[in-house]
Amino acid sequence: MPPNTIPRVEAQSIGPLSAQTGVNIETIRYYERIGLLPAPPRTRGGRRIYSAEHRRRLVFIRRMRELGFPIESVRALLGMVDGGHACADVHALTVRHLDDMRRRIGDLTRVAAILEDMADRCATGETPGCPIVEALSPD
Amino acid sequence: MPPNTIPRVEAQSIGPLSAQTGVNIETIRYYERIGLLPAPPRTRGGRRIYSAEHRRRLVFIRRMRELGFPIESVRALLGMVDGGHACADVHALTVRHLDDMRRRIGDLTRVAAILEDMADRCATGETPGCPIVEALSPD
DNA sequence: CTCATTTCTGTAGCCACTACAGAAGCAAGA
DNA sequence: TCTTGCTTCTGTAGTGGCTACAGAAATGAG
Repeated sequence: MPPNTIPRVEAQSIGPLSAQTGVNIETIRYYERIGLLPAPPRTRGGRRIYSAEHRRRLVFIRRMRELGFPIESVRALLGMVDGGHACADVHALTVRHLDDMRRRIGDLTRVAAILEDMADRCATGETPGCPIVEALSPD
Repeated sequence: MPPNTIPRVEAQSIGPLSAQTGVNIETIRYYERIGLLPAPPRTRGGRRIYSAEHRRRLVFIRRMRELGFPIESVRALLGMVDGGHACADVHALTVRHLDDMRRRIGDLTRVAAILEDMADRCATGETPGCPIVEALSPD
């Protein structure tokens, strides 16, 4: 066997994995604890050794979390992809999540408009007319 | 003293207060525990009796929470209003919070755009080309 | 071999509630 | 007066998604 046919194992411990993926060490262990990331093999001393497959999975988890999917949705997505028959279900979940995002954007936008109005009316620095202070005064 | 000059006490127990203000009973007690709502007097049996002033304060807290102010900001707002010299500080806090809301709206909007794109590209139902499934495949 | 760094487990804290359990108060009807 | 059923009480634990320790053990470079 020539040396260049030996496959590179690409194993790494949790620190470098954290640095490469941008996921906190504690968070990686947390994902393992809740069954999101498979438990990797260990050294004789008990330290975790991650493979490229683990790294891929972790990056996927991070991306989905950044996109706002809750943990349970990420778990479902992983199950779908692992199960093979993915895209239809994945699409449905994505659309549901997108609807949720849009609703939240709408909520926040309405709130922002009210805050803007409050700030404007408060900007004079006078207590009478300030909608916040007034809300607490006896009527 | 004619009967109509007697001020109405407007006292009520926690259940009606909850119903009137729309704040959960448990949440009302929680606000008391964390010092946001003053502890009201009690009956001999130990039940809380709320006055109109408590009710006003609670409605204020609810409104500020609905507008997304974190508890500590609500606490600060109450302190400002109680302290008298309110509006300038209130304005500053409001503007800070508004900035925060706008940042969050921006974040969510960016995320929604990405999700939309993902959903579109996933809509064909074919696994190749699906950006989610691809992210997990070995490269 | 020494020493600094990394990693380990387990637990507790964060925010803003929410959900109990089990006991006790209270009001209306018989 | 007594019962019945509703309300309220305290205290604790759970939620989501991490984050922050403490104290011990493993590891790798010099």
